[in-house]
Parts: sequence; structure tokens; C-alpha cells
Amino acid sequence: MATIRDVAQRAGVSIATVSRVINGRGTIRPETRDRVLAAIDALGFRPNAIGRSLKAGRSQVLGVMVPTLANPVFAEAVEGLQHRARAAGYGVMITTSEYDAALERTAVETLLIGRVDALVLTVTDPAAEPTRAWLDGLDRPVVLIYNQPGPCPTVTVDNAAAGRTAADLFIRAGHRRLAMVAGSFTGSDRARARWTGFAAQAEAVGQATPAMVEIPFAETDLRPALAELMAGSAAPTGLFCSNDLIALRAIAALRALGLRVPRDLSVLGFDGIAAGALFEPSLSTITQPSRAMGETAAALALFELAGGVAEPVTILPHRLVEGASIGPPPSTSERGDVTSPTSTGVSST
Amino acid sequence: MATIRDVAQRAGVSIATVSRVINGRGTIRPETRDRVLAAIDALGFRPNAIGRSLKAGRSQVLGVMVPTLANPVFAEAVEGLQHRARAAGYGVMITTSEYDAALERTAVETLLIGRVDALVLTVTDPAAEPTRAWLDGLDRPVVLIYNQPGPCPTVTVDNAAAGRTAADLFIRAGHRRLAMVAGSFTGSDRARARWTGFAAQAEAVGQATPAMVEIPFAETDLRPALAELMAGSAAPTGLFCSNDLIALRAIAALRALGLRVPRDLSVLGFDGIAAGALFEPSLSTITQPSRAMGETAAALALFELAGGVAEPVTILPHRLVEGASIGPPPSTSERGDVTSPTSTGVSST
DNA sequence: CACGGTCATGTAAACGTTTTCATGATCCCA
DNA sequence: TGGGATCATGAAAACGTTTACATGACCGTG
Repeated sequence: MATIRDVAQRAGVSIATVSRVINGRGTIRPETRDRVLAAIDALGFRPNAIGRSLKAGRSQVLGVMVPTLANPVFAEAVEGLQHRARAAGYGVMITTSEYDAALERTAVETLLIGRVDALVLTVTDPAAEPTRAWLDGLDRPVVLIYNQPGPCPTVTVDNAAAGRTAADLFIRAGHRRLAMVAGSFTGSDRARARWTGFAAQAEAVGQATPAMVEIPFAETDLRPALAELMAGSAAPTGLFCSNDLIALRAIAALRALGLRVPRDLSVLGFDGIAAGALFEPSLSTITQPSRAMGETAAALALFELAGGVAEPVTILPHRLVEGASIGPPPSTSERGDVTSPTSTGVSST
Repeated sequence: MATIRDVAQRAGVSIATVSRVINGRGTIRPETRDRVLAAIDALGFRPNAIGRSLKAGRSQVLGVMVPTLANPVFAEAVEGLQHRARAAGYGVMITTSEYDAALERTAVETLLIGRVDALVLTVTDPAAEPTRAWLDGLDRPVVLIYNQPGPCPTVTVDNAAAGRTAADLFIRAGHRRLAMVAGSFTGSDRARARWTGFAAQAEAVGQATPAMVEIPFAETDLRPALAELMAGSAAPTGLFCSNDLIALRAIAALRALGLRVPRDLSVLGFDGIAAGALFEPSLSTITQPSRAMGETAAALALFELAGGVAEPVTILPHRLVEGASIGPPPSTSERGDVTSPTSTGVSST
């Protein structure tokens, strides 16, 4: 690997001159510049970013942590972020927490050791205590994405409002008994915010508090939980899923249970992943502008690196996309009964 | 930000001693170690990876380039790769090429400038000439993933064999006219390999060469292309899609055209993304072990960094997952006709 | 023609580590 | 009790850049 010194020697100049040529700083005699460029070319010299970073004190790298890349929402955000970062000459180091609050800290630690200039994170809950503590102990710009506004500038949608919109949609379609399912209400601040808006709106029109169903993130089979939820005469007719992946799994599980969407149960997702629109029935969902969120987060991080002070909260617009997975509630008589298997993770608040 | 010098001063020792404590090298008097550790703790000192890298000549970072993170296949591979890398104390810098061969070179350049120790890449075609040239001009370990074996160690599945398996599946179900659809046969070496096996197997049993349909990667509406393909009496009864995303879009497009899967057309995907199994009809597909491929690629890269010489080709097993999207071919009479709209990207070889 | 100013380039320090070599202290055993 | 081995630590060089400062050549002007 050629160094700046090799180039200097070959071009018969000092390393300072080479550096000036590379960075276009100072004044150089055209003939000298040509000699240097020729030497750079001949040796295939590429300035060493590490040496450069050491001197500059900056690495030109953004660190990103999301729960998983298996959820297209995060993958898209990272893609947008990466795009924006590259445009600014920044690289992106990535890591995943796998929805594990304990892993989060060490994962971020990995990024910090990699000496990223700024961080863009989605954590389980920025307000929860172990997290909040190390979060504002960080000595670099941090931008939260998807999270509820916390101790750092946050790029998100209005989850509570979206929850209200969700309830409204069901209510206007005539539903009177609602439920919501999420990976973990306690472990995800955004799921909680959506729940809050959802439940509040249902209550505001005099309905009972919706049922609350939690299924572990790793669990892909929703049949037991949904069978239990749907058993009995007080079963909900509208189901709000805290993300599209869960919504699609729910629809598949209901199908397996012999229930049809939206005839027996109306389903609403959240996120707006591409697969939802291809589904039959097409998934009604509340879309987040994931790519734009990633881009915005990158922009904010870069802005702070440039010395700016970012707005504490940047709310991007969510949008209701009506598909075919929501219909009118069934009249109680026309729904077939489901046999309830083993009880799993269902609670009512 | 505290440096090793600050720690040394506070602990009343030299920086060499601090370094030894940090890295557990050499022998240190317990009492001295404690003093140093206390100083590190008090100052919140974290060794600067840049200084460390400069000295070591290694950055402890792997660079990854995939076409996009929007395809769960790549996202999962990156997740696996990241996981494996982190276990070895390596970070992962990521970039996407957006399926653009011209962008690939500059994207990799970005990674190189970031001084990654090794690269894991999916390129459009490692054998195509501009690519091949810069690919083996690289001065670091490079591992290809998903690509056909090229000038560097490659982690992939046997795409040609998978193509044959695909054809076999259709043939055994009684299909006599097949077609394959891909984003770009010329731009994707793996799509081409699948095609080769697929077509060869069809021909081997005396069938006509399957029809070949190309749709640009960005195009999500397959209706025009499929309408044209399905028009006329010689329409195929089996459609092999070069990835699951395309397969799901195809099923949705066929539905929109009034055609049913598998009654009017059997569909087979490739990749094994999670959404496929949730679909109605569930998608028959050939799964690649994406996460394992990412992990393996990381392992190979790390192995080469450790001085090993990786096998030129690592073939991981693909697996046929039979869903409900493949059935017997329709008798010609029972299929409804389709009106053919504008002609687009259909060719027959 | 002398002198202030610009131009073109070189010298050397600095960034934060790791590591080699050197040094003094301590130890063990003959 | 002396001397080689081991222990504990320090001094300084090196990694590859950037950049402040220095230097000499040249130019134009009064």
C-alpha cells in the first residue's frame, strides 16, 4: 500500500506538496501538480483515511443501530440514511440490537469504539432508565429514529395521533370491540404510544378499552394468541397491529384458523411495507415514510456535526392507506366459532 | 475526550503502562493496575480506535455492499454478517449499489476510503469486464456473496442446479410451457445462472425453450408484461420468478388481471423471504440460507484476514419449499382470455 | 534598485495509539 | 553474597496524514 511519502519521493516533492495536491489547498505550480498526480496514479495511491481521521479528530462515519434489518421498515430507513450520508462523504457503520435492551448498550459500545462521529439509533425505550442514563452520557451527536421523543433529537411520526386515527377508522366502519397486538408494549415506546392513542380514542367514544395482545418478537405463529382472542362472544371485530409484519402474520394465522379477513375480523397494520399492498386482501395500514426518516436522521446528525443544533423533535407525516383488510363488522350470528387452544399471552386492560 | 496521556498523568504512570493495562499485555503490579483502572474509570476513557488502527494498520471493520436493503434477502444476509463480525470484534460499514453497475465502483471506493480491512460484495456480475478489472485490482480480501463464482472466494447457492430443480418441479406437475421472469438477465449473473439451468432442463425433456421476461428493477407493476405473456394460446402455464419479491408482485398482478394462481398459472419464487409463506396462495419457492450466507461470508473474510486462504467457492444448500402457488396446468379450455395492453419487455429466446 | 508582497514549496509538529528497547529493582539460587 | 533472570516501568519511535510556519524565488512599484 503506497503512502503519501512514496508519492512524494516519486514525484520529487515533499509530502506537504502531495497533501496540497490531494486536498486542493494552497497554490501549486501546474507542472508540479501534474508530476504528483502522475505519481499518485502510477502507485495507485489512495489517501489513508485513518491517518487523516487521526489528524482531523473525525472519522467521517455515522453509526446506526436498529432492532433488526429483517423488518423492511428499518432496512429502508438505513438505506435512506446511507444514501444521504454517502452524499455528504460519510460512511455508515451498522449494528442491530435484535430488540434486546441489554444488547443495545454493548452494540452502541461497538460503534463508539469504531469511533463514529455521530449516532442514529432506534432503542427499545429512550426514557426507560438504564437506557436514558447511557444515552445522555454519550459525548457525540445522537439522533433517535422511530422512538418517541427522548433526551436526543428524534425523527419519528406522531404515534399517538396515528393510534387515534387507527381507532377512528375502525369506529367509523362500525366496529365496537377493538383489540391491538404488538411484539412488546413494555419494550417498545412506539407501540405504547400507538396503544395510548388507540385506546384513548376508543374510550372517547364510549367503547370498552381495547384488548391488548402481546406476542414475543421471535414468535411467528400467532394462531394460539389469536384463537384465544377470538374465542367467545365478546371477541373484537377490529384488530390493530403494531406493525405490518405482525399484521400479515395475523391474517395468515386467522386464515389458518378458518377466519376470514375482513369478513370475520378487520385488520389494520402499521409501517407500510411493500408486501402489504400485494397481499390478498391488501393490507390497510398506516404508512411511515421510512426512507425519508432515514434521510432526515442522517441530515440531522450531519447538521449537528457541522455545529448546528437540531430541533428536539422532527415529526414526519404518517398516512392512512386503505386496503381491503378492513370492512364492516360481522353481525354476531354469521361468524363461525373457533375452538380455543392453549392460553397464551392475552390480557385485557 | 480523554486520551491515554490524560489517564497516564492522572495515574502517575507512563502511557506505555496504561496501554499495557488496557491490552492486558506484559506484567503489571496489581496496585499499579488498579490506579490505572481507576483513572480510566474516572475520566471515562475509551481507547481511540483510530490511533490504534493507525498503528496496527488494520481498522477492524468489514465493508459490505449489496444491491439494496429493501430486498429482505440482502437485509438478512447483512444481519447475519454483522452478527458474525461483531462476535469477532469487527464493525461493519455498509453501502448499497441500487443494482447500478456504474455506482458499484464508486460505492466500493467509498468503503475503501473508509479503510475497511476486507470486503463482502454482491455485484451485478463479477465476470463482466469493467467489474472484473477493478475487482481483482483490489488489495484486500474480497468475498463475493450471492454472485456466481468469480475472481474472488464466493459464497452462494448452486443457482444453475436450482434452476434445473425449478424446471423439474413444473415438469413433474405436468407443465409443458414455461416462462421465467427476472429484473435483468444481463445485469444479474445469478438470474442468468438460474435461467441457464431452468432452460436446459426444460429442453432436456423436449420442451420448447421457456419464454424470458425482463422487467426493470424499479418497475413494480407487472401487469403489462404479464398480460402480454399470458395473451394467446401458447401462454406458459408455469412461471419461474428470479426472486420472491417479483413472484409476489406477479401473483398480485395476475390477480389484478383476473387470473388465478395456481389455477391459471403456477408460480415459483426464489429466495425464501418470510412474506412468501404468509401469502395466499402460499408461495412455492427455492430458499437460500441468507443469514447463514452472510455469516459464512463474514467468516471467510475474517479467515482471510487471519492469513488463511479461503476456498474459491462455498456452496450453501438451497431448499425447495412447496407452497400452494404451484398446481397442475389448466386444460386450455378453462382459462379465461386476457386482453393484451401495450407491449413491454417481453422476448422469447 | 530596494523592498513589500505573492507564489511555490519544504520542515516539522501534532493527532492517539502500540511496541521495542532500555533501565533499575527485586528475586532466587549457587 | 554475588550475579543472572525476572519483574515493573519508562522513553521514544512509528503508523499516515494535515497544517502552521519558514524559506527562497520572483514580481511589481515607487
